[in-house]
Amino acid sequence: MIPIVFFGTYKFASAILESIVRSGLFEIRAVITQPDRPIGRHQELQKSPVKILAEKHNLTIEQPESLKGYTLHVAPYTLNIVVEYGLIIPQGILDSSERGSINIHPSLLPKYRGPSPIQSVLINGDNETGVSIMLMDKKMDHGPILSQKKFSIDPADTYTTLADKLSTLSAEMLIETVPKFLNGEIEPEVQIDENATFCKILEKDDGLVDFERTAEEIFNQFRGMIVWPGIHAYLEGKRMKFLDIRPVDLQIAPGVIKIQDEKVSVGCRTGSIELVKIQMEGKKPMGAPEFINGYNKFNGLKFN
RNA sequence: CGCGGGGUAGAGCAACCCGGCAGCUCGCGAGGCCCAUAACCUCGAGGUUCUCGGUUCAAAUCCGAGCCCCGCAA
Repeated sequence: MIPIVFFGTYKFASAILESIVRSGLFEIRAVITQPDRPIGRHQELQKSPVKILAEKHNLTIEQPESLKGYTLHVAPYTLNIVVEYGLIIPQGILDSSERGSINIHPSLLPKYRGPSPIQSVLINGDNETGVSIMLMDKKMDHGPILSQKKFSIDPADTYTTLADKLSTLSAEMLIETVPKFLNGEIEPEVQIDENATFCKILEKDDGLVDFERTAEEIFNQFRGMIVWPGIHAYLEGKRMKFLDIRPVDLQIAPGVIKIQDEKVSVGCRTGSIELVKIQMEGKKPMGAPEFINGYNKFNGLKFN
């Protein structure tokens, strides 16, 4: 078994960790994940998905607030595996293993360097993406690539389904790539920096829908942001979350709600968005039929 | 005591400010119309108006306390 330390925090990372455990290839000396964070209305501490999984498998867990000046309490080991960890890892720790640190990045590097590659390809309406496994160096998502696979995106994919598929692919690649790398069978390939593109961390405000954009653009925004931050707009001064939408071929003035044929649609610059499931401020989620029953008076109103 | 919205029939809402038989859309049941229907018409069932207390001739509505749900913030 290959002794490793795993760095990861969120759901995508926990899916990879699950595969690592199941493969039986690795001896996981420690799992490094972000500290429990206060979440929600009552500020209750929430364990990261990786921590929950690590506890389930009785793995050693460390949760430093920052790795700056931090020392890993781990006997000599071979490799760091980093997936969606979310904190900066100092060079000293990257180099603390015998063979360095590898990172799984769910994009076709050097495209979509940065923290939101899965979301960003969807938001941009791309039809292919992929997974890259790379050696980490000083710069973010910059190191030489050990392995890369392309993956075509289904127009119906959302963050949920795409992340799921990419995590499966990532796990397969990892299990195949690591032994080859350790045996010296892989020649790391330097990234071509001039082809690099970057994606940013998504903020809450990125979820605001602009109906002056096309239905397709808004639908792509929805696909990428479905899990976080979600998309929303304001009606009569109240926030409305769009929990499920689909683009439809209907011409309505941008931002105007039209209730017709038991469907609720909102006009965009081109085409319209059908609201399949929504949630209004202070209310529970509701489907279009419930909305029509109770809020027929909103017919013809405009989002702003 | 962070800010705000809310709890009314199986669902979504109205009525609350300004107290007076609790209403609308959908669903459900029965009947009718129709070649036929998820369409249309008629009738009907279904409520402790979240809980407890107060004011009043009278409370969904006003006052007080509590419980629960949700949006924001962090």
